[in-house]
Amino acid sequence: MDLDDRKLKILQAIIKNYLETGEPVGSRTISKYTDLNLSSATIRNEMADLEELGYIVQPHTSAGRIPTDKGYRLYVDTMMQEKVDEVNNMRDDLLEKADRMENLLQQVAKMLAANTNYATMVTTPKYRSRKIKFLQLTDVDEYQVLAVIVLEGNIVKNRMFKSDIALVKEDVLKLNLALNTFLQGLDIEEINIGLVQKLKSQVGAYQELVSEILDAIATAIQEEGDIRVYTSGATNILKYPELSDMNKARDILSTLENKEELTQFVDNPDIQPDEKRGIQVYIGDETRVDSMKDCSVVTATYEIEEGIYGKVGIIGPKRMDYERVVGTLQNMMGQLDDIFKNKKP
Amino acid sequence: MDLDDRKLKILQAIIKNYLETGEPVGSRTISKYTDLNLSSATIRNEMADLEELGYIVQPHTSAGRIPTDKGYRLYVDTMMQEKVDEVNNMRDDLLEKADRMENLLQQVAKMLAANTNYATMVTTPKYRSRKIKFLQLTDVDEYQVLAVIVLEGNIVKNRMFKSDIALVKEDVLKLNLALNTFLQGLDIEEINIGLVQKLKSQVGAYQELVSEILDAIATAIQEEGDIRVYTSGATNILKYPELSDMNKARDILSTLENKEELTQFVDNPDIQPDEKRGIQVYIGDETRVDSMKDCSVVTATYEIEEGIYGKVGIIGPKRMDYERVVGTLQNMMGQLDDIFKNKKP
DNA sequence: GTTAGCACTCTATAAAGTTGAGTGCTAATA
DNA sequence: TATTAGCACTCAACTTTATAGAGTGCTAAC
Repeated sequence: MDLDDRKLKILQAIIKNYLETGEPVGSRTISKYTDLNLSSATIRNEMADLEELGYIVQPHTSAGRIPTDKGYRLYVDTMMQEKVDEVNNMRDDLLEKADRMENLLQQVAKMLAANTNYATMVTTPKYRSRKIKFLQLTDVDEYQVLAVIVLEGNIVKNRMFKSDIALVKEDVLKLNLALNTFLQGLDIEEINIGLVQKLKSQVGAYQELVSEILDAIATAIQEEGDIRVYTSGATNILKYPELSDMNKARDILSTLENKEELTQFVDNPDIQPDEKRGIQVYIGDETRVDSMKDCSVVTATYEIEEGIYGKVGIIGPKRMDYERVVGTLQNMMGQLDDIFKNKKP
Repeated sequence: MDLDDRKLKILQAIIKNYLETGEPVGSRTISKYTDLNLSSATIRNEMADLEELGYIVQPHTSAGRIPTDKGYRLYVDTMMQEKVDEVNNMRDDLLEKADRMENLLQQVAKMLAANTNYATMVTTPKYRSRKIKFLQLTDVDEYQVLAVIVLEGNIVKNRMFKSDIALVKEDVLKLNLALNTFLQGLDIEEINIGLVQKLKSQVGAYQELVSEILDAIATAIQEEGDIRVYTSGATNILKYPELSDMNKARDILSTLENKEELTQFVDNPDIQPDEKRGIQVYIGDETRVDSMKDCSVVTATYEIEEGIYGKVGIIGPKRMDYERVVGTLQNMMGQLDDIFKNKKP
């Protein structure tokens, strides 16, 4: 027995209906509300087949059918057509409100959550290089100095340091020069003890300060390597009865709050970016996150430049409206592309 | 009829018990588990009095009593003794993990949530002055320039700008000088159109760039004026059955996620900082936040320097363990004080 | 191959009954 | 006069039983 066209249509109808209602779908519903013109009895026969094939199950003997993960998967893979979202004003809103990367990403998460009624996540881009471009010391007052650290890719970090001894303007300049000569172009691994000793020997009384600065640089680079995750609309989860069970809800919301597990979706080894703007759908256990076994996650990839990319994800119930979600994500990715190309975030 | 010592003791026992169990407290429980040596009948009589006085109510005729807001208030005001928290290793953890203000505050929220099992919030400090201390332009490459803006109070902001015309090193230096001469010490309100025109007339071909920079400064200052709020442990709310009702929970969690309403607690006009390190307790409607009418919020004030302060808050059910919460907060405020005094965040 | 029809299953809901914690009141006691 | 034992009463929470209805699988007829 295989999946002929009629079976496919019936399966589609079942899933569509289930997505809308969240209730198991019975044969009579399908018979009545599709243009197949088949009686409920025929549908029942087909449904029995579909169940045998593993696309749908009954939660209990006298209930309608609900899709299995396999069923959802088929739906996502074969039936979902691109749906060009109504050209909404997302982009204008984005540009207006967001003025920097972090801000922008948070805004993206928020907007998607508001638009889809699901929970959303956005990860910061993942940089590969961790080289120091240059750094700049400025004396702020007699005992304080500001260090601005610029990394490859124009990532800027700043730290304030306190010196135990009064700072002389010329010394700060010298220090600045020395640090730059030593550190420019270096990767974090290249800053070894020998180098540090050599550098310290040149800075006279400021050894303490230099130590601190080097530490700060190390942590700054480290920090930048870490992927941060922004989430929004977590409470949307509670809108779906099948996820609002107190324990499930707590688990899902904790996962969203703690964020660590979400980085999971950034580098999924099973998957290589495909033609669909790198859109991926994880259903149930495919998420590999235990608390999300009753959820689906749709992720898309944005790229700010060659090789530097992050993920945007939508988290909802398995019966999420995949078509709309994918459409919205594709649209959003387009907007982000435009923004990053013009480089005026 | 007034509140004699015995009534007070009984009330205290009722509230204590209710805090632990979350269940209405009956006369027999009090009779048995206190050292008052009174029969349940006597307790019943006293309870009737306490109810008449408005300190406790029955959720229904044949149930035990639970404290009213008035009851909680009395408890908080009169019975709560300072409880020195066991000297835990909070501080060490804090210093180890946090290296900057934002980070530190987030860490504080997280730690408190983990320690108390309630939801927590921390607001960024509220600065009054918005003066420009200095700014510094650096050319990053031929078409990009980095502006570091330092505000009074050593708040540092940085922005990257793209110029349409190739940048000449000396021009950047001149621009830097010009901008500083014009802007140093100015408040945001003082940057008016006349000034901007005058400045532009001096910068030759870079008018476009200067416009952008001025805009960025304005938004940077603006942004710094905004209070941000970090929350943690929101899902702890779901641990308390009386708050886990789907609708209540959704409302509370949304409030915690959206954060706007939480700034409410920063400047409460009804209250002036008192001797208890500015610790305030809001019970039920006192929070002035609709979704929190079944919660209590305990806030404490931290001060990084004269007049610059923010709030730390614990959000839990009305039956929260006030003693412990206040103890923990006082401890945490002490740690923060130490950190800010040594100024090594 | 499709369909009408029927017996069967099982959840969800309602109705009725039971339990037990807790109260208020009264009369006895110290 | 303050305290207490005791008893009748109340009511939420739980258990049991009954009922309705949505949906199925199977069979025989079209």
